Amino acid sequence: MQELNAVFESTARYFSVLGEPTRLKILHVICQEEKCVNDIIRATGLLQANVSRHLGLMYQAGLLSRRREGTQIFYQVAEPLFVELCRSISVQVASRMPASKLGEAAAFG
Amino acid sequence: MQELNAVFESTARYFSVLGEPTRLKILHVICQEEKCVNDIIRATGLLQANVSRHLGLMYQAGLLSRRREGTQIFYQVAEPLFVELCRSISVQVASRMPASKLGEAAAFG
DNA sequence: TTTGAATATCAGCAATCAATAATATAGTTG
DNA sequence: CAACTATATTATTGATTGCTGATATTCAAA
Repeated sequence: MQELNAVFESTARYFSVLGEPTRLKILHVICQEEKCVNDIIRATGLLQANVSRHLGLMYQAGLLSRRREGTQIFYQVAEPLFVELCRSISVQVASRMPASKLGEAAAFG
Repeated sequence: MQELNAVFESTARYFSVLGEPTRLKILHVICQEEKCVNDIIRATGLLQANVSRHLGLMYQAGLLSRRREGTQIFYQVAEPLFVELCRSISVQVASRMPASKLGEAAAFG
C-alpha cells in the first residue's frame, strides 16, 4: 500500500504537468522539432518569464531535454510517450467538440 | 489557433483530473469492478466527504458512470482509455523507482 | 571590460483546490 | 411519520500555483 501511494504521487505529478493549457500549448510548438525559447515565445505569444518558467518545470519533470547553443537554449521533447498521450486525449477531445473543424484541431501532430 | 486553445483547455482538464494522487487511489480501487461509495471509503481510508467530492468530480468530467441501488450508489469507470493511461504512466513511474518491488507496484492492473 | 541579447529567477498578487467539519438530501425500514 | 443509513453539498481554511513585472545570470561581440 505504501509503495502504491508513492506510485500514485509520482504518476499524479506527471499528469499535473500535462494538466495545464499553457504547457500543452508550448508542447504543441516543440513536439515536432526542438525550438529555442525565443521561438516558443513568438509562436505562443506568451510572456518570456512565463515560458521560461513552464519550460523549466517540464525540464525538471523530465519531459524535456535542452541544449545550449551560444546564448540560446533549445528545448526538445525527451519523452515521446507524453506527446503521444497528449495526442490521444486531444483527439478524443476534438472529436467531441461540437462543430469542430477536426482537421485544424490536429494538435500534437 | 482559437480552436486549438479550446482543445488545449479541454485536454488539460482531463489530465488535471488524473493529476491528483487521491483520485488515482480511488481509480485504482474501482478500475476492475464497480464499487459503492462505502466500499471506496473503506478501501482507501479517506473521509467520506472527500471521497464523495472526488467521485463527483470524476463523474462530471465523464471518467466515471454511476448507478443507484437502494441507498447505495455504485461508481464505475466509464472511459477505459483513462485507466489505460494511468497504467501506462504508473508502469513507467514504478520502473524508475529505486528499490521498487515492481510486482507490488502494479497499479491499475 | 562594456554593451546587448537570450534566458532564468524572484517577489507579490490573485485564483484555484484539496481537506475537513457540519449540514442536507435521498432512500429504507419500522 | 420517525429513525437510520448512504451519499452529496456547503463553508472554511490552508496550501499550491499561474501570471506578471523586475532583476539576475549567461554568453557573445566590440
